[in-house]
Amino acid sequence: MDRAAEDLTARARIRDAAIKLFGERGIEGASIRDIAAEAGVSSGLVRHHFGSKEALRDACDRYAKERMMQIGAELTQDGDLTGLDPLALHPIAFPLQLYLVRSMMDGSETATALFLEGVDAVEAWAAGYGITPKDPRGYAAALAAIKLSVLILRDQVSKALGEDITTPAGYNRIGQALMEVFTIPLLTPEQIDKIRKQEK
Amino acid sequence: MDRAAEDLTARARIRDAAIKLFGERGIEGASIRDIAAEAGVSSGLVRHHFGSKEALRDACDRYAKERMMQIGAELTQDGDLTGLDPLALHPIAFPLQLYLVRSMMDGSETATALFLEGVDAVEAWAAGYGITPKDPRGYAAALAAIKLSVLILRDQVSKALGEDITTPAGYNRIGQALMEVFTIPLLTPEQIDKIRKQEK
DNA sequence: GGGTTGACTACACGATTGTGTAGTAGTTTG
DNA sequence: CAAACTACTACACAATCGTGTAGTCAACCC
Repeated sequence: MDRAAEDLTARARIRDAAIKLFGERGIEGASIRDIAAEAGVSSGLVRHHFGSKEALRDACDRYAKERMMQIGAELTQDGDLTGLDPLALHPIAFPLQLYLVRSMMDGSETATALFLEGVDAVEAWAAGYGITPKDPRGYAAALAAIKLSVLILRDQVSKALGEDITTPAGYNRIGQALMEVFTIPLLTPEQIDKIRKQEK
Repeated sequence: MDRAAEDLTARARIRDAAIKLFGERGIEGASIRDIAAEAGVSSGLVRHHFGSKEALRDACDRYAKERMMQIGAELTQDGDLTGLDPLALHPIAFPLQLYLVRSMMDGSETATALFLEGVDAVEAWAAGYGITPKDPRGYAAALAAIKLSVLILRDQVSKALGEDITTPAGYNRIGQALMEVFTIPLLTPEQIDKIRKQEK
């Protein structure tokens, strides 16, 4: 996003800068002037192209969602992943994910809709794979939230690991740790029933 | 926190109001004037008692951390949980958790330290229970982050479930769904190895 | 070639923010 | 009883915010 930035139109540079700063600092935490400075333009131009901060955010929401779905489609469509190096993908996809999660937390309808679609997908996937939790919807929602948790708490997780998980290597590490969570059963179904009764 | 609020000192009311609003809207999202209004005092009194917004936040951090550790100690100490009704505990503990997670995300050292202590505890617990992930530290960090994920994404999870998870009933539901995630193995160790090799 | 359009900047506005100051009422202390 | 202190409010200040306005410059159209 650095060398190629000079080739982009000012509008695209503003949008990319907004996605970066909104994702890092939150919507309220990044001002129009900050974004303009990051994109190397005047603050007036942001308004000229997008109208208002809320409209800029909407544009970022739609762009990030579309881009992520596009990347997801390319990843699942080709089974062999030809030409799609996960390592090369990271610098593009990671800021988009960061932005979407943050925008979601700050009340974005578009990003929240993406989350709900994710829950639907997880629920359908689990049912297709013969996974039968007692609360399929709750199970799917929990899984979807988990997928985003390390993204949200990236600073804390990085500190705990002594390794920056925003780098491809660190992200890979925590991703594999997450998979181990899904592999090692911590509780037996009997233990769950016991707790369930306790709380009732 | 409603009827008893009148009996509290103004200082305590301010602190409780700050924990509530900071937790709901984030640190930047809640102004001194908002907090003062919530506590029913003038904005000047907030400054009088706490000095600055940052100092107020520090006081909230320390109070919330101490209070949560106190509750945790009471819960684990007495095996029979005498006198500690989980349902009665929820209105007290939930806002504290919400605040701590939010403060953590907004860069609080105290809250982050609490997270790291949690990771340590999870790691020690896993080792004691004979759970041997390939990356014990990463595993523990992932588990700790997961525990907080549904708290952070409470609006989205609530929407997915059609049920407010900030209520005791809703919180109980998503808590049990989370436990099911830890119960049902989604991947076999062989599948993990396969993915691990693919990504290298 | 004059006129319109779009990209872009500079500057000013009202609102809100955290913070600072001055002052009042009530209690405590010597 | 006077002095000092504490809890508390009212008001002002500078900075920052999103937004609005005016204007420059180049490309394009008739």
